[in-house]
Amino acid sequence: VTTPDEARSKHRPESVRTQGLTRATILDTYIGLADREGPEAVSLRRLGAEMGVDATAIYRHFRDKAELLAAAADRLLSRLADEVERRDDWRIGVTELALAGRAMYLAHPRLAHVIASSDEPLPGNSRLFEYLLGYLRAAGLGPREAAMACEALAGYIAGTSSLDAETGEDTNVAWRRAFAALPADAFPNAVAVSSYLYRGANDSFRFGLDLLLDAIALRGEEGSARRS
Amino acid sequence: VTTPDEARSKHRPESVRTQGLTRATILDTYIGLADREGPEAVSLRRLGAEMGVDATAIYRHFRDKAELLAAAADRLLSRLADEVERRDDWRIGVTELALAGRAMYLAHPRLAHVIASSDEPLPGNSRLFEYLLGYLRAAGLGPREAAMACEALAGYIAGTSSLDAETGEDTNVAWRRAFAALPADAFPNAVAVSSYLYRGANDSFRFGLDLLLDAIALRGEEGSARRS
DNA sequence: ACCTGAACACCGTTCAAGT
DNA sequence: ACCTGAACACCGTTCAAGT
Repeated sequence: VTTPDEARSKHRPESVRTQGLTRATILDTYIGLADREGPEAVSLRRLGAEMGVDATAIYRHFRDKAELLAAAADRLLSRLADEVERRDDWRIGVTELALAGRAMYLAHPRLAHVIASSDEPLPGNSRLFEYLLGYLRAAGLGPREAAMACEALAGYIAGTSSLDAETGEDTNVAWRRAFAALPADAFPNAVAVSSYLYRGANDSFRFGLDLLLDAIALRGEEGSARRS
Repeated sequence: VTTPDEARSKHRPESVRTQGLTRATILDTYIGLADREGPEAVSLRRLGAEMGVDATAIYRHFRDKAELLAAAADRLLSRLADEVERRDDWRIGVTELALAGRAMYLAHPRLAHVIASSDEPLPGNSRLFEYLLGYLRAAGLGPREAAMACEALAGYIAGTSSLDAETGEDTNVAWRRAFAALPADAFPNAVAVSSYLYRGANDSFRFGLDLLLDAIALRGEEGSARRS
């Protein structure tokens, strides 16, 4: 697969001399840096230094940092929409979409916040919603139910994964121990289940996802039965 | 119940003359300011000015800003745990907990992030988890299922509500219009359901919550039947 | 014992100046 | 047309100095 950037540089062999900044190189540098060192490490000064350019040069290509972040977010979403495979089984399709989305949010903890604060829906986001809505209709949901379930699923995936991204494995261990050490008279339930708490956020994410999909399957069957 | 702050001031009756800062007054000022102007508006300089004190005086009472934020988060969680009523019907109990939690996260968009990055579980958080786990056991879930469902529910509530907090009503309108204006050949599903999309985040939150509770009720019944 | 105030090392952003 | 660099108005935090 050839990315737009590669295609463009092939058409400008003299670009080695002129070099110059482009939106694409800025975004790639940003995503690379955010991948390696986390999003909070990326200041405009740092980003400029990474490209051998003054920080304020970025303002020639983006109105402000928020626009840069939105463009980077769309790049990630569009890449995901490109990679995702269409499935015949709606439940497999939604599950793959959810897990791929989760991986993206885990790698980019600020991403969901950027998407949510965008004035217009990002193009990549619309494409992913289209996939998801297709699966939900295939599950048998009516238009209103599909829209609500789509929002709820997107919120669950983005919300929980963004929060999970901030807690390391050692924190999970500490939380589980703290729950186990709670006084059993005041916290009977917490103590009773403490050995199952905070054993891998991926498992509890998957559990919640299956709950949502179970209920969606049920509503879809009911809706189909009512219509026939 | 006597808070640590109250206990400390009782042992120093001359504190009226000195006045002085206390952790409690700092936290109350912080929460008040965050309520009125949003959490991103509260810098330590601003917080100090609000109390007529130098910003760095706060460092006499909190190690750093993160500790202050964690303490403020615990104050909010504990207040919620105080207010919440115990219900006989597990489903009503979970729903009330979820809606009260959502209101808190909507009012404090950074709260979930602070809770998740805390090294130890905040006391108020443990109390709320105890309530939630009790309801899930009452629904018929086994210990492992209850623990997983508790994490998934907490993530759904905190995650989606924190994201919803960042999008105003006008943004919802803009997103719905944008989806309706998508080309129908490439986005048939998005266009078809667009009139139901982004009509109030509260409704889709409630929809997702009901999906989760439906599936939990089902698993609870299955588990109870298997055991009897 | 507690608070102040200068200082440090950062931010995002603007704008006149360079080429 | 595009980039630079000084400057502005902020941050959180440290530390010597005050009282």
